[in-house]
Formats: sequence, structure tokens, C-alpha cells
Amino acid sequence: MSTLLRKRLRIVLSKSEQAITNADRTFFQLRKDIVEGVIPAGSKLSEMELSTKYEVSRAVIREAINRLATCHLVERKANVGARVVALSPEGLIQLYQVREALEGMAARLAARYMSDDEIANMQALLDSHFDKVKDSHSYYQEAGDVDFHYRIVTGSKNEHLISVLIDGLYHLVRMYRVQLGMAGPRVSTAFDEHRHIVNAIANRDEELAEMLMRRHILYSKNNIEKKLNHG
Amino acid sequence: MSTLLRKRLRIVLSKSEQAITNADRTFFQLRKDIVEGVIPAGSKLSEMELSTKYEVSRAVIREAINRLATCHLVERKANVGARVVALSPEGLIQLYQVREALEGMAARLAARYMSDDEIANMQALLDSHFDKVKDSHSYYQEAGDVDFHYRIVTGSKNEHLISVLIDGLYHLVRMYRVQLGMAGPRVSTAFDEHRHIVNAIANRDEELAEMLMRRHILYSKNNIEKKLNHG
DNA sequence: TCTTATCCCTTTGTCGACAATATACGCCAT
DNA sequence: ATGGCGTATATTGTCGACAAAGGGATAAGA
Repeated sequence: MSTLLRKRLRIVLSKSEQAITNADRTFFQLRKDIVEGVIPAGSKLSEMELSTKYEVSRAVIREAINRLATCHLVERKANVGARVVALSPEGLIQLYQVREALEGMAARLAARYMSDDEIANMQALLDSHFDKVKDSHSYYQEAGDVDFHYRIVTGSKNEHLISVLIDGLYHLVRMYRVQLGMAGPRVSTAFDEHRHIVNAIANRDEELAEMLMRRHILYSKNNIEKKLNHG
Repeated sequence: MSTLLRKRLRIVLSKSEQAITNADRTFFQLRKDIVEGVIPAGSKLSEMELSTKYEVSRAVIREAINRLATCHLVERKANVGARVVALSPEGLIQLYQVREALEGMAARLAARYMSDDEIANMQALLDSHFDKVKDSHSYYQEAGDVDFHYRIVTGSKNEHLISVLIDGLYHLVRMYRVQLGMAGPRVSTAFDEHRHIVNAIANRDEELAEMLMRRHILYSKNNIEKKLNHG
């Protein structure tokens, strides 16, 4: 009976990432701590130490670390150990280079494959964001930005794009944002860019959707770089 | 003394993928067997069975399977097990969609970052390919094609691009090629396309390099799709 | 006959101990 | 004093056993 209940629960929650096993939970927790800087960038990850800290066996920690390595959040060397990646201007630039390529393609595919309903929902989402943002011009709504990009990516219906971006790169992006203190401005301009991209998708204009998305990400990169240099 | 010897050996061979641990060896072997169809697409991977077959412990097999999962060569469900991915027309199309995006960007970055020496080497490589191919027009030189794309990707100097493509997608591409019997033709035309791409890179024309690479991959996809439908 | 609940068995998840490897320290020779 | 070498120690890699969860067969009820 309890198994049945848990099964139903699992089906209901299956939308987003859900921790089923201990390794899952530990992986999510570790990822969170790394992204948010609780575990400092560049620091060494000792399996023993972590296994006592998170109260699981070394095998679970090992699996979690392996998964983190595939996200490029940690780097592992055989017989030596794993370290949290170091944040660097070069790393940030490389990250945005592949974001530009992948999300540009995602926008193109979204224009091709998203259903009319999905597009309408996304437009409604933008409207609600606009209501929230129109008063406080300086407030940067990260959740809204994230939500927008998620919808484009999932709208591409491409499993590879979805997994590489959502399971991988976005966590690295967030790590840079959090640890470099990017509660950046760029609200209204980014909002307009989002609006234009959605319009292109609604018009099923693949070419324009890809181009606008690439520009959007390029601007975003330039903005962060500027902060990185002058701040 | 033996440790010193092995260390030197390791340094010498460190260029390409090298198996240091048992898990590495098992991972490479499993990947090879999956890509080449020794383990059929869609089949279930039993940890016990594989651990007896490859003569390693279940922990090693588990780590290898986890790594295969991050390459999208197998799909894993918690408490259920792992299956080799199933080949499908949709999968092939999605694969080439992200290849187009990533390798297009790789070509752009190669035009920006490759050294003159690297470019000269790549041109020499193409010349040698031409010598091999000019007589037997129908012979498809897969190694040459692979080599060319590797150089572009590594020439981008972008760690994310390199790892996603070379450690991930290319093995899936090869799996489709091998298991769908793609010893395809398209030799001379593909060769000309390669030549044009290298020329664009030599001229440091990022825009053209990206566009040509995207077209090249698009043609390649269309070619495979045609075979898939009519064959 | 079809559905549904329950049991059993197979497979996966987790754990602690052992083996192998790399780093660090101290020693010796020059 | 310094550089190379060997050992010592701490960390990772590997293993086999135990715990837990899912899938399938079977039987009971509608």
C-alpha cells in the first residue's frame, strides 16, 4: 500500500528532477552547495570527508562526484581525486560560446516544433513578468529569465539540447552568476529581447528566432564580461 | 622503479583517451561493444551478467554504465536498470541538429583561434586525403572524415565543445553509421566541402566557416536520411 | 473472463573492508 | 645545502555481502 502511494506520488512529481535514491539526493545537495559557493570553487573534494559530512557511504559520494564531473562542475583525476572547477574569464567566455550555439538552435527548433498552445502560454508568461517588472525597473528577476530560457529549450523537443543545457550548462551559468554576484541589471532590455524572440517563434520564423537568441546571449555575455572587468 | 616507468609511459600516451583504472578499460570496452552492435541496440544491461562477462566487480560495471549514460549511449532508470539506446530516425535527426549547432560554432571558433601552424597541418592532411581518394572514387574514407572534424573541434579551443562532441555525440554518430551500414558514398563532394571550410578558416572568415560547416552537416544528414528511407 | 491484490524472486542500491596508487616527508649522498 | 631516492601515510580504486525496491506469477474476487 505504501509502495502504491509512493508510486503515484512519483508519477505526479515526475515533471522536474526528482531524487529517488540516496545518490540522487546527495548529487543534488552537492551540486547546490557547489553552485552556491558553500563548497568553494577550486577546492578539493575528499570522498571520506564528504561521506561523513553528508552521512552516506563513500560509494554514494563517488557516484555523486562522477555525475558532477559530467556536468563539468568538478574535475576528476584518476587516483588523485576531484576538485571543484575554478571560475575564470576564459571559462565564462567558453560557456557562453556554446550557449550561443545551442540556445540559438533551440530557438530555431522551438519556432518549428512548439505547439500553438505552448507559444500562447509562453506569451502569457512574458505578460505576467512584465506586470511584475514594470514598476521596479532596477529589480532583476532571475526566476523569470530562467523560466523563459527553459521553455525555449524544452520547446525544441530535442533531448540532447535539453539535457546538455538544463542538466549541464545552466548550473555552471548559475554558479558564475551567484559567485560573481551577478544580480545584474539589464532587466528591461532583456525583457524586450525575450519579447522579440517569442514573436519570431510565434511567426514561425526560424531564421530570425535563432539570430535574435544568439544576439540575446551575446549581449548577456558582454554584460557579464563588462562587470567582470570593471568590478 | 616500476612506478616511475609507468608514469613516463602514461605521460607519453596522455594525448588520447587512456585507460588508467579498471573502470576506464571496462567503460571503453563496453562503449566499443555498444557502438559496434556487439551489444544490440535496445537491449538490457544486467550488472551481474556484465560483471561476470568482463570479469570485474559490479561496482566497476556500475561506474562504466553511469558514464555510458552521460554519453547518451544507454538510458538508466532508478531501481530498474539500464538499456542501450534504441536507434530511431528521430534520434538521428536530433543528433544532427545539435551537431549542426556545435560544429558550426566550432568552425567559427577555429577560424578565430587556430594557429597558422595548425591550419597548415590541416591543409596538409587534406592533401594527403586527396591523394588517397583521387583514384578510388567510390571508397569512403571514414578515418579521414573523422580526423578532419576532430581537428576543427579541437581547434575551437573550447573545452565544452570538445567534450560534448568528442566524448559524447561522435560515438553516437558512429553507432548510427555502423549499425545502419553507412559506408556511404559522398566522398568527393564531402571532400570539396572540407576543402572550402579549411579555406574559410585560413582566411579567418568566421561567418563563412560556420555557415559552410552547418551546410556540410546538413547535407550529411540528408544523405543518411535518404538512405534510411529508401534502403 | 477480467481485474486486482499479494507474494516471491530477481535486480539494483548501499555499505564497510581490502588493495593499489600518489603525495609528502625524511634520509642519504654529492 | 641541495637534489635524488625510498619509505610512510593518506586517499582513491575495487571487491563481495547485505538491504531494498521493482516486476511477474498466482490466486481471489467481481
